[in-house]
Amino acid sequence: MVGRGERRAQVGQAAKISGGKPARKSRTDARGKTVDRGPLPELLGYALRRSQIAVFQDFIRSMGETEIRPAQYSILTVIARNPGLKQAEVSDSLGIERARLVLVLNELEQRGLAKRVVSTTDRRSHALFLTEAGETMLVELNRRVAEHEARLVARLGQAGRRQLLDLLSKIYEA
Amino acid sequence: MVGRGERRAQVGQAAKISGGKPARKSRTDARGKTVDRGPLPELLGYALRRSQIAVFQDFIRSMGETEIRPAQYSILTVIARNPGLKQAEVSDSLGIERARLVLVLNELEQRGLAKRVVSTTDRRSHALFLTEAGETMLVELNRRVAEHEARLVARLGQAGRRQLLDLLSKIYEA
DNA sequence: TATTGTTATACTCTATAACTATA
DNA sequence: TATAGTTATAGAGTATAACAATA
Repeated sequence: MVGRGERRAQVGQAAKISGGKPARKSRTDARGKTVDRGPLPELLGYALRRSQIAVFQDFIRSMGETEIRPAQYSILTVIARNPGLKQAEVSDSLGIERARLVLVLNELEQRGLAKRVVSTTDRRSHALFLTEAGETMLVELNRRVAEHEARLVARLGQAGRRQLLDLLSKIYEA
Repeated sequence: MVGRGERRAQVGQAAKISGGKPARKSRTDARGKTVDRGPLPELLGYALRRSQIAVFQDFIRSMGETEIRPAQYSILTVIARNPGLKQAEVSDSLGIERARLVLVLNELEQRGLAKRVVSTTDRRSHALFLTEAGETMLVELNRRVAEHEARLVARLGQAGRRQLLDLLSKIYEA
């Protein structure tokens, strides 16, 4: 989804530390042209960005007719796990801007998957819940997510997936 | 940049395979509210997205007054390494839509960092080059990128970085 | 006919600021 | 005064389609 060339050219200062086979520095495109990407494959930002795009594309494809995007799925999940959560708390825990969350919740509410209930204790805030349809949808989504994740495990191996999650948590957890 | 809470609540089916400490399932926000994120921290897509955002934020901050964004840096790098490259080849090797690349190149050209030269052999295509200013800029950018990368190594360790790059390459390389 | 670069459009997402209604 | 949700705006990036010039 991100490319398809193979071949390989230089290797560079790659496998300095551990024994893993390093990312390919060059890449051969559809026309057979080999392009030297220099230090890019050795930059975490580059590798993370390309990986994230590839994984999201598979995720979105996996959701199929449900038409649920990654952010929507994460929001449904957090509401399901914490019924009555406030919008600010969802924003905070998922790192989604509260202004952005408003729009996504509008969609989810219009689709009948989630609902906002004005809090009895603080009339400024909204308690969030899944509807019945939302709960049902989430079961189906989780089934699809599991398939999606299994496809990734096929590339990484179970141990590779565990390692990857642990390394990533060092980056994004506070 | 992405959050700051700590604490911890459940752990779940996390450390099944390898021995690494699993990502925290829950997260405590500024107000002290603990939110259960359920399976999200165990999903590669979620972890990749949050990591990518955190790393890009550091990258952008690292570039400072140069005002160079990640995609621009990758384009400058590829042109520097492959002078005379065509736009379609840059698109292909970096996974940037060719329509998008047109706009970014316009910017880089206006800033005097890159130039397009109509190919002598195929008058449809443009050969791309860095200007002198572009070469100079790239030296400075590489210095800043090195600092940025060093900050990440401080979190992951050299071995962790190498491992991470190798695992990611399995995802995004064809 | 196919390809290169270009223009245009729509949508998602990030980042802000400002407004309202509450507290 | 501060907070929760909302509205509005601007910019970046993805995804397409269509067009002109050239092959």
